[in-house]
Amino acid sequence: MGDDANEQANRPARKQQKRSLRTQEKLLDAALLAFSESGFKGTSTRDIAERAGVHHPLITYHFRNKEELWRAAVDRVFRRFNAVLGQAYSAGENETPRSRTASVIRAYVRSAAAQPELHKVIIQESSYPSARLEWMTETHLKPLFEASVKDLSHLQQQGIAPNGDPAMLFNMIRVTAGGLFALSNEIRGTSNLDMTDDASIDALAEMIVKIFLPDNQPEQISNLQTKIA
Amino acid sequence: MGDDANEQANRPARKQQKRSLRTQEKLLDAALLAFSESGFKGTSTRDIAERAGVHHPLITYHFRNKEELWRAAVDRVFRRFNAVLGQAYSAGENETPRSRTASVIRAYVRSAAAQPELHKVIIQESSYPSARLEWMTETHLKPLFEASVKDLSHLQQQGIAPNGDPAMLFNMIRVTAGGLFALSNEIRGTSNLDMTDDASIDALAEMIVKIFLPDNQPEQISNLQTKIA
DNA sequence: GTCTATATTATGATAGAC
DNA sequence: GTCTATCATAATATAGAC
Repeated sequence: MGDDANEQANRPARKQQKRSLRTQEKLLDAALLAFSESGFKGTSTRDIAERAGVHHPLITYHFRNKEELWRAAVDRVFRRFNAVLGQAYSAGENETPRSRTASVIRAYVRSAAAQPELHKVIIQESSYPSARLEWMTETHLKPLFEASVKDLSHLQQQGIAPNGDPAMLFNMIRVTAGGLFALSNEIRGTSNLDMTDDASIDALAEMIVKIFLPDNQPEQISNLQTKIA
Repeated sequence: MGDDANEQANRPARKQQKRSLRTQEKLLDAALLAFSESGFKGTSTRDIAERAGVHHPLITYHFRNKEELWRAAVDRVFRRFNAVLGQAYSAGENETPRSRTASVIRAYVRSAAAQPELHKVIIQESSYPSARLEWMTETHLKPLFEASVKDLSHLQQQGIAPNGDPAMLFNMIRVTAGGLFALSNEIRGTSNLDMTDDASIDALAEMIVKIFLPDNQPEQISNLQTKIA
């Protein structure tokens, strides 16, 4: 019952575990890409396996079925995305509300650009009601939505964010910040904008900040006009 | 060779033509819905036929194959959408640039709300490169894009629209005006916003106008400040 | 943990009767 | 113009050898 015996017994097991984890990751990467491009119905497990360079029965082995693979892949992007966003959120604790929000928006845009698959999957699943959409909404979307709307309401009270239904405002900011990356293939075709380009990403972030957090809100204008009068 | 003989011969043919056109329309409606929900790959012709209440070999009969059916369905929504937009554009000829743009934005939002399938299809096809996307871009997207960007540039020069790359600005307005309807199933789940609701549609249109066409642009602020000094 | 082989169903498209 | 029957292929998933 010594540690040695345990070590010896575990060594090959660990090696197997490591290889298993590697194929799981390859499958998750391939699955996310495929699902984000063609949606759940439009993606075949064979295509995923091929992209991952793995034999297709391994999907059933590692993830039981297509649906579970989808869920695992979606979980993974959201965790990654939230990590980046949470970091920006914490880092801005000592900034003013406006500059903190600007920082979070910039982080959001950069993170959305780095993982366009996230927004593509959200759009894919939103295109018709399903159990998958309900799960994604409850597990991942609602928490972010509720926290953001609460913050936005405060910003509106302080005259930093434009007026109007905060839920609507959040969704407007959200689609400009994420939606353009989901449309990058189209945008490259109509304009000569390349949304995967760093310059475009930064330009978008700055425009969102300027337009959705103008430093000349009606309240301030009123003050100016009062001063004139 | 008299007209009478022709009339007699054509009467049953016309009746057939009418029935044929009716099934074609039913198929086009069903196809648009299905393609907008599940994308090209994710939609089966059998599903389309079932939704249309038509036997599936009729798709091949009327449209040759899945791709041609898709193309016909997409052509149809774009024509409808452009008709509404063009009307708003012409109707505002005598208004000021700002109020005319506001009218067009309102028409755009209302038309996007009435045909959420249009934006869903655009998103679906943009998710990965394809001949279909190229065709859609060249045939339908570019004309609207180029006209809009030209107008937006003028508005920017007049200080009516916010500064920044006009192509980027157009896409930002476009996704807020259209994207939220493509996400209506998700938005209903996170917030209590119903994007199919008339009140929500109007609220969105007004917020877009206020935020993207603020009547207190930097230029005007500068003028104000000059007056103060 | 990996592979081949296969059962079962769904799909796009066509042929040919009516 | 409409229908039934059918072909060839591709899909999800599983069984069982290694």
